[in-house]
Amino acid sequence: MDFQPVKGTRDFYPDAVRVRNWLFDTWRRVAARNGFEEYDSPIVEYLDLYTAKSGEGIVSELFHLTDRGGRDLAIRPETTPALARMVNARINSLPRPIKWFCIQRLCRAEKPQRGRSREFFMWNVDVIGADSTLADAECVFTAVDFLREVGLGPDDVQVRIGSRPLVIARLRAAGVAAARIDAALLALDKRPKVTQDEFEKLARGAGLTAEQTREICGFLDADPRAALDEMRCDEAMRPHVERVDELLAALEAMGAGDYCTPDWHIVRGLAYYTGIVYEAFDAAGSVPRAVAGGGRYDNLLEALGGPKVGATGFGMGDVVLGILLDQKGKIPPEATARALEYFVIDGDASRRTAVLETVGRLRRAGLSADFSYAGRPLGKQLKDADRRGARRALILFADGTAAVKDLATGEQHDTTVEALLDA
RNA sequence: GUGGAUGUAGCUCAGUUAGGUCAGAGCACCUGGUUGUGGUCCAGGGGGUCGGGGGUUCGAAUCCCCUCAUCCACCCCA
Repeated sequence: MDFQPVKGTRDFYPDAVRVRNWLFDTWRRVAARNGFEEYDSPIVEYLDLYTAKSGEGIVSELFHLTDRGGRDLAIRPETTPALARMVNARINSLPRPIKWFCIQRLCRAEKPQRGRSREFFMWNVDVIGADSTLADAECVFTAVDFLREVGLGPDDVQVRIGSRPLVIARLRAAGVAAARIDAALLALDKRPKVTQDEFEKLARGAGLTAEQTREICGFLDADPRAALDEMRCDEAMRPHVERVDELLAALEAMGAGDYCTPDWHIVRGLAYYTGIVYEAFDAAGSVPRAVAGGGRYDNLLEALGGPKVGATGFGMGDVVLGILLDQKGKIPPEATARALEYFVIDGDASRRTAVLETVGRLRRAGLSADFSYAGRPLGKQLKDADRRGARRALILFADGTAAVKDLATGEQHDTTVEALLDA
């Protein structure tokens, strides 16, 4: 029998777990300093939670199962519906704004490829109970704060900010019927990825006339900030323009302006987004997928049986991010280094018991310590120490003295176990 | 779900074109180079039914068919 990992899943050997832990630690640290608290939800939910509002895209990729009571369940493919469920359950007792984050393992049954696996981790950061654009700004800032933390600058990654209501208003102004808006948005999303001919075909397929397509292209291809200025004069557009203005101004004030740029192509695939939306991309374009994405979803809590409460947030997956970090060489050496403090060695077979005693004392004092099981020559034990990734070797000599050797520099000096414990 | 490419040791690959010492290399791993010092070096060793199954042939990693898996693109999405 030859067993393989299930399609689209990954094994994490210790070196990969070290990198993953570094990533999670960084996510947690950044979320915490931005004022978000960690929560978590179950790995399975009732299927209905997702079929209700997430949209066809998610539902078609669900891993679903039936429990022994005949209930339809799904392995969570995203976090947001469960977050909405949890918040709805306590909406009257939670102080607002609710600023929560989580790091979750998610599953989607899509075809695995570069940047996409069937099991992955996502960092989710949300603000619930605030209609202010400052909530969106905080989410974008948190994403940018993380990118900067790991050494990705504005030349590496750009957050492209769009506005669904703004684009919808623009489409309506061009005479696009309400029923065709969703299809038109999908076509717009493809605009940067296809040729003019292909785009025109997509637009035709979405039910736009040649005239409407020309008008939309004029809008999309113009400088986004200039388009913003132009629309500011239009009474119907103004509220949406002002939200974008406020967001960009807030990000500028917080010092994240250089990471952000308006881009009306960004409309997002999930059905529940209602307002400002954004995606973070590799600026060089060598990673073709969004590193992170999010936006405002003001109707989701209500749609899941709660009150009408404004909400906004983003998700960042580990797969695309991992490719980008790897490509840019941004995974620091300390993320891959092992952290064994002492490797205790006997300089003579008579000290074997002393090695055990010393290892025990170090460990009980909270210091990491390891040793060789087999009695071996000193040189071999040092080799073991090196291969176990120890920072220092502690050598116990036959005459009762001890020395600590820094394995990186080779420096060695006499010491006692007591001195190490006091240090 | 659709199309394309690829599957030889843990990893990176050679060998497949014209079937016959073709089961190999480097790295990794283990052991030794012995009794007070590692990361170098030297020697030795373990490990692959050549993705799996069937077929053609005296003979198949090599040719044919099927299948599985992986990767890439589409779709959708983080």
